[in-house]
Amino acid sequence: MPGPELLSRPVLEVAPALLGARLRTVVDGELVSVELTEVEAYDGAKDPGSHAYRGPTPRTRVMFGPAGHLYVYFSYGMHWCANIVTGSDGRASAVLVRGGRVVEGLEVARSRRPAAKRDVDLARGPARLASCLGLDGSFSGHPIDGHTVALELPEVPPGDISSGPRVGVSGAGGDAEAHPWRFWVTGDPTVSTYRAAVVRKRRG
DNA sequence: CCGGTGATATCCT
DNA sequence: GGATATCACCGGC
Repeated sequence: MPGPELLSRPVLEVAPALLGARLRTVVDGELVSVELTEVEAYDGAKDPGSHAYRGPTPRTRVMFGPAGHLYVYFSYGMHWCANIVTGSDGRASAVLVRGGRVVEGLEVARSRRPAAKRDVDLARGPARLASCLGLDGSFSGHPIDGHTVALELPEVPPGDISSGPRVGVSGAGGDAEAHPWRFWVTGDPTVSTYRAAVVRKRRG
């Protein structure tokens, strides 16, 4: 477990430091551990791409609290995605976990992700990763307690880290787009594939 | 490329 | 209260 000293650092320091870390859950008595290969930083204070940008709401309240908790949100009608709350209390920053490799509980992860054809696809993408770990909305606000939810830093951090713009974040103009806030392990097959934004038709 | 799907925030009476 | 726009996605074609 990282002490509070790491997660309380500014999110742009925390995010790349989480590459190679293991996020582990015990849900329904089943242990699954994922080694993180891709993350994105969100900084609520001045980040238009963050859910926390417009201030606390019932959904985003946890991000305004202390570091070391999960923020899990529901998206596109069917997916859960998990963030690790970071930064000093009140800062409302978080790291979205976007991709990883299942390193423990492979059979459980496979059973939770029957659509995955290959093991590298099990946790490649934020919703897939959350699904592997059995995370849903009931875990939003849950502390990283070292038991039900645990986070372990790598003994040897990954050597080659890439960075770039965040995926699919709209409305994040200006300063937010000027800095690469996405970090991944260079060349790793469990990093999600970038999809260019699709212009969606209006419903009618 | 496209559709499916539902919670949320923010507008409007 | 209702309507609407938005959404950090996945899977299948």
